[in-house]
Amino acid sequence: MPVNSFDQYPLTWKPDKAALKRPYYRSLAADLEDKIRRGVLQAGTKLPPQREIADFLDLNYTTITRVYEACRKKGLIYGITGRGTFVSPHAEEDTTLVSETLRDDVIDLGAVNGYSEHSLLVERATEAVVRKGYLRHLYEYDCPAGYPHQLAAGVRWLEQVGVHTAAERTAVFSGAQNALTVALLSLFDPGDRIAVDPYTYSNFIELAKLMHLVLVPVKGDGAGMLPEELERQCRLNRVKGIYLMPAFANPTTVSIPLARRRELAAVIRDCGLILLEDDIGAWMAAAGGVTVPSLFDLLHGESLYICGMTKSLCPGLRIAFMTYGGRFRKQILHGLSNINIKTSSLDAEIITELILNGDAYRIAKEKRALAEKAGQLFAALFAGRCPRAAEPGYFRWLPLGTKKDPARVEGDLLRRGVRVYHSGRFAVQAGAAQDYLRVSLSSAGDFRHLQKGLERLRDYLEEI
Amino acid sequence: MPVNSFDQYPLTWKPDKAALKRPYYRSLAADLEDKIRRGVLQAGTKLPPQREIADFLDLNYTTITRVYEACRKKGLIYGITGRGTFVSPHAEEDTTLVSETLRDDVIDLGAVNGYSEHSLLVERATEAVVRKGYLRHLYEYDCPAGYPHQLAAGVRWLEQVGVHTAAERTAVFSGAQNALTVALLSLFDPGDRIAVDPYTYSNFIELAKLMHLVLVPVKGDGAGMLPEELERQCRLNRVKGIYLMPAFANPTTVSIPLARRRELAAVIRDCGLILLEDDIGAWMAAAGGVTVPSLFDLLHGESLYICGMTKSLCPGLRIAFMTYGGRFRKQILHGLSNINIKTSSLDAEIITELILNGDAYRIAKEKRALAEKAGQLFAALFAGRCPRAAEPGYFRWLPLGTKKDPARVEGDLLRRGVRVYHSGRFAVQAGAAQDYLRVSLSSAGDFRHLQKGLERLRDYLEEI
DNA sequence: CAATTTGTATCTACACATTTT
DNA sequence: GAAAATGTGTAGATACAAATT
Repeated sequence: MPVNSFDQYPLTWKPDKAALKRPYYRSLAADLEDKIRRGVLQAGTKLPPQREIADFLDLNYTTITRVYEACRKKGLIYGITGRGTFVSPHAEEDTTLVSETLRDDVIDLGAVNGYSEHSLLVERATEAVVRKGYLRHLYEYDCPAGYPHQLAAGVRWLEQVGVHTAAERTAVFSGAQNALTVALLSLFDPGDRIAVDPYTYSNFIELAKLMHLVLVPVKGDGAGMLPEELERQCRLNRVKGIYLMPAFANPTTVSIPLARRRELAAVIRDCGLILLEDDIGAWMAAAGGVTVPSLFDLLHGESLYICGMTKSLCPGLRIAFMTYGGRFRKQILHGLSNINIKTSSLDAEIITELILNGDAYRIAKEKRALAEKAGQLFAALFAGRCPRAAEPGYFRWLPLGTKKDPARVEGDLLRRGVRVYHSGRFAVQAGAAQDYLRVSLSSAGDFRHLQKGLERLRDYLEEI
Repeated sequence: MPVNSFDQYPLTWKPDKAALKRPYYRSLAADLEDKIRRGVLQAGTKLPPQREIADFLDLNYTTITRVYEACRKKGLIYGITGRGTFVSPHAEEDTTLVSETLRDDVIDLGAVNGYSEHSLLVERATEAVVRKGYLRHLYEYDCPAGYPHQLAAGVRWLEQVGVHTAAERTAVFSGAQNALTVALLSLFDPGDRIAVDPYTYSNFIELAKLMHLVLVPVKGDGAGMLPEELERQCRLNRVKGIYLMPAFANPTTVSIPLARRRELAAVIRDCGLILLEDDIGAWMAAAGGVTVPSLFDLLHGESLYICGMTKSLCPGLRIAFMTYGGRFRKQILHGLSNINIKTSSLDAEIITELILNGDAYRIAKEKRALAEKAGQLFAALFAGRCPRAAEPGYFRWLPLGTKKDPARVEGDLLRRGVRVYHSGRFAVQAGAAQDYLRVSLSSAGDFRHLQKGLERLRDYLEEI
């Protein structure tokens, strides 16, 4: 029975008592979902405690638990014991970083596609593949995981980024995102928890949402995720996996040094976590002569390592290699052959050609040089604002020294002719102390445009 | 408290009372899963009623409900109210039809890959694409759903198979299976129910399992699924979607005539089902001059239609077009850009070239001619055994006139040098009255091998 | 066709852990 | 540092619907 008059304390979510239909929890969940999707309840809003809603509606409070549970499983809300339940970021709008066609005068510092300046060598490789005349073999249906010589090329490429593996534990996928899809579907069940950085790759967030996986943000510092925090979350939460970008993480640009990698590897081993290691920066470090041992190696190959070739070689050829521990082999191959059937042999063959003739290394070096040049440009313009003297990379992570709504900032900038993405798009939970902008250095088209775009951005930040 | 001595009635699943650990339902589910995966409990086995297990273990019986529920969600078992709970087919072994490498002397009547005899025209198209010299555009990162001219080609191809749509509601995928993956992930949640034929495409069964979707088999006759049965299941079961292969369904070879299509369309509309229409045979019918209106057209475009190009053109180029109703557009594009990022432009461009220069139609006609020839061969050898005078297609569905365990039959035949797949691999539920073999006519290599393989099969069937 | 068997959906009860005050 | 607030996990009770007998 209601004890209080709830007219006085306004509940952020106040379901209509009269509209209650008999499967209570279902009708309540529908109402809550509707209000979130329509934007009546904004991201980050604290919902009333379960017991209050229950009191208000005169229901048992675990019935409200079911309501929150249903919405939590859909990724609409998340709860923190002792603190409350909150509306998820990304619940209403679609935060996917799809490249909607931009106005011609807008300079794109949003997308991180990688420089496409070097397609000449790729074109040549394509012609070489066609000339070789064994297309007819490639056009048959065979070897779902990739042809042996392609896998051998992949293994060779992996070696120079700090991963030692074998062709039998490696497969070809249609890009890193596809490899992630297969790994997540094959190894995880809905409701499983995966540890991630508090800011992480937005496509991974969306993918997890599509599969109803729960992301558990784990605090970190300038050297990446904190091992003790990870261990704590595992103890509390029955975490099953972890997603990491150990080199030049997207969007924070953090790279994990060897010492921290060892500590993290120890926790991952002890807690029995399935590690998805997304190599997005290792190739660029390698192109600069630096190879840090991968977590995959530190775990003696008992994890999954994804090596996308789109960023380092060519955005249009969708190829990634994934290598995995023996205990995952059966499930990954099963998933691969049911989700992809197989990957395009033609694309894989071109990438193979590039690795074998050495052009892949050349392209990577040139892309690194471009990134270095862009990084210097950025450093010159944002010396005071961006503390981290980051390595060369395709983007930067710029602290916003204002409390202005970051979504507004994004809109303002778009009107001024620059597209950037604000940190909310990458946040796993709402309510960060500090906002950021991710500034891409790789999609402006050329350096003149990049400079112009960065200047527009700087001018705007001076003003606010 | 236990009322009976259960030592007398042996329970098919008798969990060890002593081994019970505190989250009861969890330890019980683990035990049940283990016994199923190890094969202690075979597919089709009837499990004890929930109340009996509860009685035996002295637990509340809804706790056993939780145990069964957990295993049901994993696809290990299924329950039918009033009848009981049964171990799913496919629960233990991996039924995926992966082409494990066969012994050299084994003739493959298992895989349905499509003839790869016509790669010459495909090779030419590849060269044409390379020569045209706009590879550099294709190698950029752009248009996740496919380039406009590629989509236009897709729309044109779709027209001649009985689908009228527009480029704005069409996208390119890395093969039909990839399109299905995107559609299922984007539009369905774990636990959702999808109506299917009692025998259906085994990769779809596996995909549904990976995503924890529940397949509801709906009875059919020689003209496909029965509308009244579909309607009945929808009334009972809160079915959300339906998967159909209206022309030359895999594996049953059934094609749905127009009248039945109309009836099914009406039920689909009335029940608000999401239709996934997998065009696996329409192109071959079209190549023979027959075009039946698609369910997509009968539903005025408010469904999803998947048109794979691998079987009709080239197994190695992984391209499919999917067209969809406007109300699915946002979710499909969201899914597409998070699951695939984008599809390989190169493969799509080659397919586009083949459609535009007309070679695609030529290839389709030639593949049909091969299928007709193979069909005659089959008809001559199995006149008495295979009643259905099926249309030309890549496979046949052969009733097994024996009660011999079909898995044994498969093994026997493999030893005699023929690979075929038995109906259990395609069954959604266990316990069919009649067993079948799916006999592929398209992967033997050439007609000499095909004939030899079919003769081996016939000889074996004469003997048993 | 009524009674019984059997699975499913929903709501309730309670113990527990963490965070905040 | 104890008490209160708060979400989560597990088990139980009840109503109901379908299939079988």
